[in-house]
Amino acid sequence: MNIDQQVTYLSRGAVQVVSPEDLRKKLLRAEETGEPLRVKAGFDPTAPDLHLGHTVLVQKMKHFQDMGHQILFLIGDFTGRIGDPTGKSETRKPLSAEDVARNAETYKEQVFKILDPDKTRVVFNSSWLNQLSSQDFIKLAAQLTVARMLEREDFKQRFTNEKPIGVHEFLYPLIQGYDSVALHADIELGGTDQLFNLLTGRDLQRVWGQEPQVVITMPLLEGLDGVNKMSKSLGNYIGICESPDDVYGKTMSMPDSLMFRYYELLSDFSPEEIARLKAEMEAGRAHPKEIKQQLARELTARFHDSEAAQRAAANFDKVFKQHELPEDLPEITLPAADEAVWLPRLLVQAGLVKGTGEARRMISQQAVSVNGEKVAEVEATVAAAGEVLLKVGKRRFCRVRFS
RNA sequence: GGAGGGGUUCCCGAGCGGUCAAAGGGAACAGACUGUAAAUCUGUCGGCUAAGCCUUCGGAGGUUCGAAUCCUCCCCCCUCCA
Repeated sequence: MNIDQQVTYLSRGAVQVVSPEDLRKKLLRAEETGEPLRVKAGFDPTAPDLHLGHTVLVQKMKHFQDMGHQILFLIGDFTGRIGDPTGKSETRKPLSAEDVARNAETYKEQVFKILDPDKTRVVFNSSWLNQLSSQDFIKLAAQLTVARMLEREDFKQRFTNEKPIGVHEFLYPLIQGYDSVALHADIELGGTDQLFNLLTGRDLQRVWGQEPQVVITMPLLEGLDGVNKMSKSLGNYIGICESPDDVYGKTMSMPDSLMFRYYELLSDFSPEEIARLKAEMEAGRAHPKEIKQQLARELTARFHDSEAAQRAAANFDKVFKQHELPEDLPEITLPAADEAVWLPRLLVQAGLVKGTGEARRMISQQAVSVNGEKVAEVEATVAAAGEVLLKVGKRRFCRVRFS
């Protein structure tokens, strides 16, 4: 690839590149000197479960890696203990040192599903931040004014909404910026919500007499609700470690309006191919469901394999199209008894509902079936012997064995 | 340090002595319709074998036959002044 192609390739999908000229210059220099660029991306060790939202960024890291550059996978173990306000309307709880260590391990495991472990350097920011003295911190804090801090969208919003902002949270962008100084980063990648922090890195690098890093922001992936960004706490995510059935099923449950977004940000389809799919659908030549199935298969195959994706697809059709039972439905064993069990109690024991109150509700809403028979009576009981197949709603199943 | 505003069930937000398990909206869940989509309509949405009982309205006490609502102290958030 020539330089222009490289710039295009590496900027593809990005929201902002600050600045393309700098990127070009750096790439040129790397080529001339044979010295790979140092590409930094930071991760909070708070959420050890990576989801599709994270993979948008990780894929971009992979692009750089494939071009021979040095990936610095930074785990913010120091900052994780401060609590990162980014994208949150509330202050996060700080983590203990043990939490951080454990989460970091899980992180590595997952991210290496995509990145090449041999070409990735994992760094912890505590290793240099713990060396700083209080004076160093004050010097750091002196580099930015409060007015500038409040330019950050998240802070501004909380400020206007009378939500708390801890003074320590102001340190976060500074620290993240300082990480870039410590690592001599050439490039830093992050989500669009990170823009402020990433730019702070440029400012600080200048202060420390370094060439400012190029900042590349990637779009935030919307969660399955299509409204909020994908996040574990909102429950609108697809985790990369989830079972094939879940990845497939969750993908199928997203609104149609969202699927092309996922195609753009996650699939290997080229922009032209995606445009073609979209046109086909709008012209009525392709059924939206098929297009979504294709996406679901691709995503499932990415984190498992194509065989698993095939199975998940078959299973999905079986359960939701033919209304049959899934292949691997959960089972529990309970002690047999002479007396029949009150159905709501049994549903609770099977873990299908939270309490007998919910069970009653489900029954009166015609949502419960026992061995395929709808139950209408809240007082219903089930003989505590043999096997019983319970179903609540469309997708909650359990086989209960009494012994 | 001074003055003021505020903390309500998952979230937002009404309530301001009994009729409050607490309006309304959102989220969620179930049913109908479907493509497990969206939209729409209906219902549910603290716990409990329930026409009843129990536990909730920042925390602890108090007034009252009766408190989310009144009083006292405490904790937390925000604004303005210093």
